[in-house]
Amino acid sequence: MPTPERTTLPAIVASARELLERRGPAGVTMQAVAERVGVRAPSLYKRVRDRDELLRLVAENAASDLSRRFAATDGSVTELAHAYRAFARANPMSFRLLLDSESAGAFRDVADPILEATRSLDAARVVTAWATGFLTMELAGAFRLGGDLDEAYAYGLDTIVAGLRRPV
Amino acid sequence: MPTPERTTLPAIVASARELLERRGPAGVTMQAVAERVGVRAPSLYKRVRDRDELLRLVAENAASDLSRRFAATDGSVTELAHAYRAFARANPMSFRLLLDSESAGAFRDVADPILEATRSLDAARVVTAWATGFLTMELAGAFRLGGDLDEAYAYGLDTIVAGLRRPV
DNA sequence: ACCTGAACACCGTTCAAGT
DNA sequence: ACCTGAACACCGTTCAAGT
Repeated sequence: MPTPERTTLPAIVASARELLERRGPAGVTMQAVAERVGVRAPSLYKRVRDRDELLRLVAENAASDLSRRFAATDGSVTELAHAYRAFARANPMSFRLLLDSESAGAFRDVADPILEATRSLDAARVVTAWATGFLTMELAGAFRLGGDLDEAYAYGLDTIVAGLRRPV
Repeated sequence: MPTPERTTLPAIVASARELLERRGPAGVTMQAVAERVGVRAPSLYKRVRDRDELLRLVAENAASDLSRRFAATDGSVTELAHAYRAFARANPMSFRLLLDSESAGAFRDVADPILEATRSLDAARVVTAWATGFLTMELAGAFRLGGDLDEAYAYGLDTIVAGLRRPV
C-alpha cells in the first residue's frame, strides 16, 4: 500500500539552502532539514544519498541562481562582475560553498559567461580569480583598513581591464 | 600532588594542523588530536577552550608559516606572489582555513608585505584578491580547461602589474 | 595541577517494522 | 512505496574522581 509523498527533493534542497544561509554549514543538519520539510530525518535518505550529496545539490542550486543573475545582465565584464558581487553579498554562505572543491563543477556556470565576454581563456581567468578573491576577502572581513569597498571593487575591475588591454 | 604535563599547546596545535592537511577539516577531531599527542580528549580542554579555538590557533600557526616564506623573499610583488602560491600548494587545507571569516585576523600577515611592496592600499588589494582567488580556484580544481597553470599565474600577475601602471 | 572514565546531548546513517 | 522509531557509531564537552 503506497504512502503519499510528504515532501520533495526541491523542497529539501531549498530548506537546506535556507539553513545554510541562516545558520551556516554546521546548521545544515539532516534533522533540521527534515523538520523544516515536515518529515523525520531517516526519510531524507529516500531522496539523497547522504549529507554530502545534499550539500552538492545546494551548491548546484546556488550556481543556477548565479547563472540567472548573469543572464539578466548585458553580458559585459562590468555587469557580470557586479552581478557576481551582488550574488555573493546576498548569499554569502552559498558563495563560500561554491568555492569548495567538492562543488567545483558548479564553477563552470560562473566561468562561461565571463569567457564569452572576454573571448580569452587567460583574460577570463584573471577577471574571475580577482573577483572571486575580492569577494572571499570581503566576506571574510579581511578589508579592515577602511575605504569604500564599492569603489575598491570598481577600481580593481578597471585595473584588470586596463592590464588586459596592454600591448603584448 | 601535581601531575607532570604530558603534552603542550604547541604539540596540540601541530598535531591538529597535520590532521587538517592529511584528513581535511572533518578529520580534526578532539579524539584524533588527543591520540596523536598521547593524551585523552578531555585533557585537551586544559589548553584550549574548545575545537573552534584550536582551529583558530592552527590558522595562526599557518599564517606565521606564510609570513616566514614572505620574509625569505626579496619583497618584490613577483616573489611575494610566488611564495603565496608555493605556500597554498604545500598547505592547501591550511590555506583554505585562512580564508574563513573566523580566521580573518590572520589575513593581516599576508596583506602587510604586499602593501609594503606596492605602497598603495588599492594596488595591494587588487594583487592580493587576484592571487587569493587564483589559488582558491586552482585548489578547487576549477581550472579544468587546461593550459599551463604556472604560465597562467605569471600571466595574471603581469596583467595586474601592467594595469596598475596605467595612466590615471 | 593535570589526567581520566563516565556521562550527556547531539550528530549521520541503517534498518526492520509499520501503513 | 514511503515513513518511522529504535539503534549504532561517533562526535564535542563537562565533571567528579583519581594521582
